[in-house]
Amino acid sequence: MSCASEYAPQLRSRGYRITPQRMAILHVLRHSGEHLSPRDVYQKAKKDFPRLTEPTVYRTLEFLVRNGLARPAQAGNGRLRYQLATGDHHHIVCRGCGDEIEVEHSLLESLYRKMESTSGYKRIDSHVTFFGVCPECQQP
Amino acid sequence: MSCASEYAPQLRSRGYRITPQRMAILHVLRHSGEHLSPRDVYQKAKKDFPRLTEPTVYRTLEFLVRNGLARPAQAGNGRLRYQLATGDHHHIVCRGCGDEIEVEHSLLESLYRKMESTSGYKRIDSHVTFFGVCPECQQP
DNA sequence: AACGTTATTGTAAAAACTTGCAACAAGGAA
DNA sequence: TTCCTTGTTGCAAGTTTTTACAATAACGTT
Ligand SMILES: [Mn+2]
Ligand SMILES: [Mn+2]
Ligand SMILES: [Zn+2]
Ligand SMILES: [Zn+2]
Repeated sequence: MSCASEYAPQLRSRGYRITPQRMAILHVLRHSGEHLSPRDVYQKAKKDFPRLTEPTVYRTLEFLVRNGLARPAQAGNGRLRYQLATGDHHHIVCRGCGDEIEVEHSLLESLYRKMESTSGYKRIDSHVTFFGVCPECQQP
Repeated sequence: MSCASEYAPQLRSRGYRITPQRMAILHVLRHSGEHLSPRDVYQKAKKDFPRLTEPTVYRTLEFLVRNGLARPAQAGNGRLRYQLATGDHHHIVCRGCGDEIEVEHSLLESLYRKMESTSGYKRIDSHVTFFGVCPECQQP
């Protein structure tokens, strides 16, 4: 299924417009692997749509996040990277070497429900980055 | 207890130097409330030590984090803010209005132990920001 | 197909953050 | 106190991210 046919209807039905910039960016997120920096997205999407500019990339990524199509993640250096919003999961980044692993969302499921009931906040669905020390960086 | 007498020995014993810049920044973190942006820290600490520069603030904040004296937190806008590393806790930020509440660390304690045993990573001690929708922003 | 509304984009400039490097100064040794 | 080593800083220039606003173009309507 193409990006356009999959994402266009849900955006249009909310009053948003389908632009080649948005389609190019969605296409990049869909066909590249994990977390991409805004700069990565810009450089890749520019190949499809050369007039694309960086402010549009930043705005579009935030737009996709607001609409549930993408998720931001904190990289080891504190900057944000983005990825399509499929399959809940989380990350642990090593404070020593920056190595990164995934954490199953099932491990956090009960925490989320507990936080929702104790805080009154709803729809907690973060894509969280934890920090720790990987096996290789642990001292003997 | 003053900032100097409390923090200086542990920094000096690791081979680091005590500078008026570092003391001014620690003093600001200690006597201001919650999360401060690098800019906030710069402006406040400058009053104590006018020759302070912004690169030094950024470098010092990261230095304090590396040495366990401060913690970074992701603000609602994706930027980092800093706070002294006392009392483990976490945050939930409202995606609607940006309102923010604290979460007791005890709610995450068992998750941390579970992540450490399943991943092999140790010393997971993040100061996490979750995102959700606060009671006021929930639609009827 | 032509029009009008208004969401979206590009441009230019600002603000936030990072980096390289020479000058400086903390603190141990003489 | 003076000297030396080297961790830290300021400076200047880069890179990344945000903002304001006028120009553009998506798309429903005629
Ligand atoms: Mn991820
Ligand atoms: Mn906090
Ligand atoms: Zn590691
Ligand atoms: Zn709210």
